[in-house]
Amino acid sequence: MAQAITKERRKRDSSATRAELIAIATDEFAEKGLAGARVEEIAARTATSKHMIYYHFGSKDGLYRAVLEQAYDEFRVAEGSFDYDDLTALDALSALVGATFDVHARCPQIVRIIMAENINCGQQIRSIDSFQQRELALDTLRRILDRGAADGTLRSGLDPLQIHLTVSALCFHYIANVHTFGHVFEFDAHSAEHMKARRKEVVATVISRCAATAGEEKR
Amino acid sequence: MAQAITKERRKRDSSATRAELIAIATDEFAEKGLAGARVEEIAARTATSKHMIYYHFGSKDGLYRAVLEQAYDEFRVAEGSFDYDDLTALDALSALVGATFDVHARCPQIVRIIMAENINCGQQIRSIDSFQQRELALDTLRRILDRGAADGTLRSGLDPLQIHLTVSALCFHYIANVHTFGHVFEFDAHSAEHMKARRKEVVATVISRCAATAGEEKR
DNA sequence: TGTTGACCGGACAAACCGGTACGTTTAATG
DNA sequence: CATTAAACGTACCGGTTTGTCCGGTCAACA
Repeated sequence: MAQAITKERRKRDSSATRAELIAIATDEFAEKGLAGARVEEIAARTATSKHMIYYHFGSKDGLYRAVLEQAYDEFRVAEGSFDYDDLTALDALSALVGATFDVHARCPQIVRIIMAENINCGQQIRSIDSFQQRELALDTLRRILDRGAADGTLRSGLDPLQIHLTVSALCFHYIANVHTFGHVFEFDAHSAEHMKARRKEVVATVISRCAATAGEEKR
Repeated sequence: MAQAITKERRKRDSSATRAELIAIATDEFAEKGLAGARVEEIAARTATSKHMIYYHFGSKDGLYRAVLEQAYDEFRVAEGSFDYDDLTALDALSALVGATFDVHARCPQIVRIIMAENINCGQQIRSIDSFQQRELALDTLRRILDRGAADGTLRSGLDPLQIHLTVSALCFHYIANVHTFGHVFEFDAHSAEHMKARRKEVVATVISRCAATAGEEKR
């Protein structure tokens, strides 16, 4: 009965242990993928032991799922915390795209983990159903596009899903592929100036696609 | 002196064996990543044995590097085999973007392998220096942009690198992330119709970004 | 046709790694 | 303080996986 309190007040804190494990594991999985990461290595980098991974998460896959879940949560809160209704459709769209870019830039490990998931054909993600936030993001975008189409500032007939894919692609790709790009073109894609330039370009690209043209055609 | 001929004419053909090994390994690495793929599994799927992997490539990493190298080569020939100088800048740009999309769509394993490389921070790619083709692709793009800027059909002041990144992002992302997207939005991203729709959208996006705005357009 | 050397395959070895058994510590509670 | 259950650590097991060994085969060429 005092159970709940008991659990909460522990000094020997399970949730702290879990959090540390997840944090380190996020790094490790992002760097090496699910198969490449080593349970022992993850444990060694924490203050606790390998056994705790099995105690708290049951298996390597369990830990990975926990990492995935938290990663998506972080994305969600970062993406969803903005009110676009106060702005004009054009400004809202710019803000949305910029914010999306920033989220990706801020959480490169998450981007990496999503990559890892795709290499593994999204096996693990199927057992998690906590990402209605994507649909939510799509709704946000749809509202902006509708608003812009109505007042003539944005092109009409745009497919929200396509635009979402475009935004996602532009933001994701730069963060995801810094290494190969950096090597091929020999520039430091991480640097603040390149980051800023890329962000600007991404926003400009989406705006170009969505903004109404002078001689707007209607079918 | 008859050495070259000898090597060529073998029935017991080493290059055929190598090719088969690389082909299967490409699949396997693309599906599971470097760490996730199993040497034994690769060997089992070929007509030859595991020993040949070590005979021809020295190690698992050696095989992976060979796969990477050939993957980039395939991209290069597929990308470079077109003459854009006969077309107007606008048409050339559309063709270039479309062709880039098609290359990615046709070789999803290569896309996957580049993903895998980025997860592993491009460790292996550093030991390969055979991709000036990217710079070549950049030159092709630069020429088109310059031409378009000169005759007023394309915006002036565009950065070829940024546009290249954009094209790459749009083409790469759709192919790379079919699994997570497919799951989140519940549609079959592989299907011909979705593929076609996406291709059209990608071309339209790049054109929107690069085309001269209504005021300056001629045609 | 016999020799040579590149090519091949299956069995084997050693390391590696996920997972577990079992014992210990900590903190809340009576 | 004794009890209890959660939290934790250590040592180890057993399957898996990379890489090797050794004997055999086939094609080219003299």
